[in-house]
Amino acid sequence: MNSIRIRQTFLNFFESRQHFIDKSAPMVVKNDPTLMFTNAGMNQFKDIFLDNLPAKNLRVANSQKCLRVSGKHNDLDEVGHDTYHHTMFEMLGNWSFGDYFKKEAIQWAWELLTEVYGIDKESLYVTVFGGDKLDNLEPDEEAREFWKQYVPEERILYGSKKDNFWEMGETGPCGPCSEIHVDIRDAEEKLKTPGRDLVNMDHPLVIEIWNLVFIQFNRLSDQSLHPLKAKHVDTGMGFERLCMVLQGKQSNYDTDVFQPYIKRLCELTGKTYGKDTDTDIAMRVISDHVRAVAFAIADGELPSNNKAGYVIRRILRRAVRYGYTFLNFREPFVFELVPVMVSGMGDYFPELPAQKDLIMRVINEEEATFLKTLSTGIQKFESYITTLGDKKTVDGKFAFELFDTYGFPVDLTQLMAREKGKDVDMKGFEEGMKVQKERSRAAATVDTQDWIELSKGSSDTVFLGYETLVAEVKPLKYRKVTSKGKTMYQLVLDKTPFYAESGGQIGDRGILEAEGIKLHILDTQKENNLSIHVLDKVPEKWPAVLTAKVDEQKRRLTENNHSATHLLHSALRKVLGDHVQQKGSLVDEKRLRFDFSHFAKLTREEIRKIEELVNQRIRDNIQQKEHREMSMEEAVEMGAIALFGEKYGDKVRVISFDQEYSTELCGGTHVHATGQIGLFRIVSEGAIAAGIRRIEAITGKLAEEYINEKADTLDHARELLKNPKDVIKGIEQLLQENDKLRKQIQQLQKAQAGNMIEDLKQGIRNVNGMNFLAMKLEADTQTAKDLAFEMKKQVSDLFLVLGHHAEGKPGITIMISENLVQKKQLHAGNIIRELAREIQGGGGGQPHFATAGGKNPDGLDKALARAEGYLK
RNA sequence: GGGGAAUUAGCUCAGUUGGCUAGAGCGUUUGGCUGGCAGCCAAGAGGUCAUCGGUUCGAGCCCGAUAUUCUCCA
Repeated sequence: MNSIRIRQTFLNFFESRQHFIDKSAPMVVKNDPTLMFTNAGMNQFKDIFLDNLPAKNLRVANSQKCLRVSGKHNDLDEVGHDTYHHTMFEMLGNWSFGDYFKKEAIQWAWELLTEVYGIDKESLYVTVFGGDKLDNLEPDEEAREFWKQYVPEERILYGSKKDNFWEMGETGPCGPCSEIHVDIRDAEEKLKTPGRDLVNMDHPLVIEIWNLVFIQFNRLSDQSLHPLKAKHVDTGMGFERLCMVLQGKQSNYDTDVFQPYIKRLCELTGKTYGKDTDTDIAMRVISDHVRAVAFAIADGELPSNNKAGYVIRRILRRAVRYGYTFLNFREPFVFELVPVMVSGMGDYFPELPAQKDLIMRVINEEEATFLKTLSTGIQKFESYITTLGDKKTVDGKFAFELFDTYGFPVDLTQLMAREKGKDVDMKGFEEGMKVQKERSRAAATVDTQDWIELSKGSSDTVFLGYETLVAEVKPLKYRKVTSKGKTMYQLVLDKTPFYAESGGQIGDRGILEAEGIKLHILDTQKENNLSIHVLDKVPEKWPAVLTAKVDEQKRRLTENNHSATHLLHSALRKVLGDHVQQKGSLVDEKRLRFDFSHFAKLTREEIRKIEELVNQRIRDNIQQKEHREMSMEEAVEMGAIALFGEKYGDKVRVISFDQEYSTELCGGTHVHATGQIGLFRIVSEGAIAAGIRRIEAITGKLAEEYINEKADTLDHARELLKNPKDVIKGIEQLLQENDKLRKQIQQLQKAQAGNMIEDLKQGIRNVNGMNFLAMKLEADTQTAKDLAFEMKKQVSDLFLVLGHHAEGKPGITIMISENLVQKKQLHAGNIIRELAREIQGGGGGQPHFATAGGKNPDGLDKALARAEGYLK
């Protein structure tokens, strides 16, 4: 069975059991401070488990793209070395939200695996939770009883809390789980060691393929467990592993999911897979990593230097590094695997074919940058090695510096050191790493306390802010959050006029008022789907009802910019073409920022055209049309464009300004008619990554001020030039003239210096075979320097001491011909230190030339007189 | 969010305890030589040493702030 059919079979099976087949949520998570990437199929249903939102469907199944790069399940450093761990993988899952529970979950799992997929029953083992004293939990006999209907008892094992009690995080929903393991060793091996002894022992061929989680508790921050009202089922089956089992392979990488990448890599390198351990590992690493990186980019997460973008960068770099070291790649190559991926997964994940070019460009450029980083690192390393001499050990501190500052992987440092017959002090390296980690951790600790409930009600806060900015609201719950000594409070209301930051539009500010109480809302944010109002303090006693008032001015200015963003988006598509896709957006009261895919710098004409188009629409004063509860199908029919990497519900909101011109899916707030925006002006355009450009623009009064300022500058310039017809030409003439004059001055100065040189020459006396001159003149240091160098050219055996002063500041310059320096063991720097005392200053220089400055011009004569003393 | 670093000619980079008239290679312009392929020789142009402030007689170099970029950790 090929992988495409395996996936489809899973979905069909649950669809026929009344499950709603959901799409995969984006792999990159937004609006959740605890999570950067979807790391399990359940992530997108978190709010349902937390009871923040009601479930729309009680039964759901899907295949979810996931990314795991750290934590107990996975460590990036391990991927590729074994044959069954991945960064990016698909998780097949079925869910019950307060609907069916253990009985059906177990029955169906068994049925699907054995009857539909036809896995040999004899090779399956199941585990159930064996209880835990600390948490005062009994073994999960309930699950065991159900399993006994299908599986002989000797293949049902009790598991520890570590393996068989699932928790979402430090706090939150949790419960016992039941895993299905499969033993795919050959018959001979099975005879030698029974499979049951190898379950959960990290054996590569006795592996967990499906985890059925029975969520029935909520854990509070004091570690206590409380039963949930509604019990849920959450299951996850690793797609790649399932393919391995069904295709009779012993490595995930031997399935049709990964083989095409490996084949392509063999083509690119001329190497063969399966002959050399290092080559094999490298090929596995690269095949795995390209999938993670490509999906992230498709979801709009570009490689960058922090947060999620940094994780992506690291994954890609790891792939490049393995290719560099073990496959001898010196040019970008990972991007070449993207077409392989598109043809393998493009049908189920349409974001891949739609953005193939962009994904390839971004990866290619990122690879090129890293290869450059590697080459500067190698340079640093080489020059360090030459300072080592006979020492056998590369300093751990240096290895860490190379890694920390220049991004040079430490294992590469080790490799290169070995080639030079040296080793790396890894202890020192680890030490540096430890210090760095501790520092970061200390800076990032956040203490989040439990919610304190004020009154009952759904946390699915009703948003009133489309219609009103003032409302009577009920506080539902709040909690204290401390980070870096700063304490903030997060508050949830039953309904609110405050817009919570999302879709690029920043959160509202404002106040909450009641009898004798005035609270400042500093920001409004979204955590998953929860609207959180951020306060700096809370009252001792909460009133049942408060008046919420949004800061109107800030909101209106923000709306200007948000609506302008929509107009800009369509203008870009009109002027540049339909390949323009939104890749990011930020809207606040001051400006708007819009990132989009496009492959060339915008010309001045294009920018003007875009501005004109937007301003035209503003003058048309188009009424805003809002469709609040539209189905996705209707919205698409209207011409609305859905963004990749965004998660939409089944009902969407559509905002249009002239349906033909601008129609977008959007939850943000907007002007009623475009005329309100007043004026639109692009202030900057540039690249932020390969194939992605960023425009920043301003609107309304700020745009007006911006233009006025420019006009004023021009007027001013015009006035300064005495109002010429053509200002540019006037300036050009001025510059030309300036250039000409400067050259003339240079020539004059040269001539003058020539004269002065003649004068100076007149004063030369021959003392002890030296052409000695000590003279005072009115000149600055620079002129004196010039004279000194000129004299050196013209006069041999020179010993020149110039005392000079300009604007009250005295200085001394000494020039001695090289041959005198040699012959008489003179040192201008040392001499000048002595002489400078006379003018209350200091100085120094090389043996043949030195300068000094000072404070007392009256001392110059004395200094010059003393100079003669050095003529021995 | 917290550390480390970088910013010098169009490009890639040197620049040693503060004492340079700030250099190199590539590129570029001009001239000469040369039958070729990134040819050779010579001369020249090209710098606000990121920005602002400070220390100092003197700052590309030391200190502080800002900006941008790189990098590691979370």
